[in-house]
This record gives sequence, C-alpha cells and structure tokens, in this order.
Amino acid sequence: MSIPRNPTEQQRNFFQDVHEVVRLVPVGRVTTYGTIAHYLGARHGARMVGWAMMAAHTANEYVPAHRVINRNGLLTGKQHFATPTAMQEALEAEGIRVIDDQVQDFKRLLWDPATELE
DNA sequence: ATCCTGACCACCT
DNA sequence: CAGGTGGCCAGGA
Repeated sequence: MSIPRNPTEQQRNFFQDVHEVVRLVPVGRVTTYGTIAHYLGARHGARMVGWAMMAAHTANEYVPAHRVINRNGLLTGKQHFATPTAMQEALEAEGIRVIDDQVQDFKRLLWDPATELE
C-alpha cells in the first residue's frame, strides 16, 4: 500500500480530517482507528483511517500517530514508524505503559472525540 | 478487468 | 467464546 502521488480533493480532505482529529488527542491519551472512522461518520471504513495514517508523516503539520492504535489497544502500526520501538517509546514518554505492544489501562486512556469533544 | 492485500471492525457461526 | 467472514475504499500486479 502506498500513498497516492496526486491525491484527489476528496482524499486530501479525508487525510486532513483524520489528521485534525488525531492532533486533538490530548497528551497521555490514545484513540483508535474505528473511533475516528465513527466520528467522521463511518462513511469510510476503519481501514481507510489506517490508510490515511500512512500519509501522517508526509503531512505539513505534526500528527501524533503514536496515539492511534487499534480497538484492542495494540500497537499495530508500529512497523510504520522510523524504528520498531519509536511508537512505544513515544507513548511511554507521555506516561503510558506499554507491555508487549499492549497499552496498559487502555480502556481508561481511550479518548473518544464523539463523547469527549462534544 | 480481476484478484489480492492493507496502521481495521462488526457481525455471524 | 474463539475463529471465520464480509465490508469498508484504494492501489498494485
């Protein structure tokens, strides 16, 4: 899978929407692909959120991609970071405990824009 | 055009 | 209750 060289208007908007939501995630909290998809109206599958995240490192503004994990609290996207440990280290630097790719106390740390943002 | 695969998830056996 | 399946949309072979 790769990022489109010349994204359509629709794709750029989708990327920006996803990135914007991710930037709203508070330090020390996490959110999930599915949550974002649902918040954006579920018009795109959760897979598309993950797809948009691949464009995170090419975005103009910083996107804390390490705060986006899957619904089980697993760091499924860590392979896409500069190093395999970068994601976990970024989370731990914010006070989040990660053991064996699993965010501890994940349920309490979960940040859902639909309910937290209003 | 067809089939496969993907930073996923909800639903159905 | 665990594993399988389909759906989501897009891109590459």
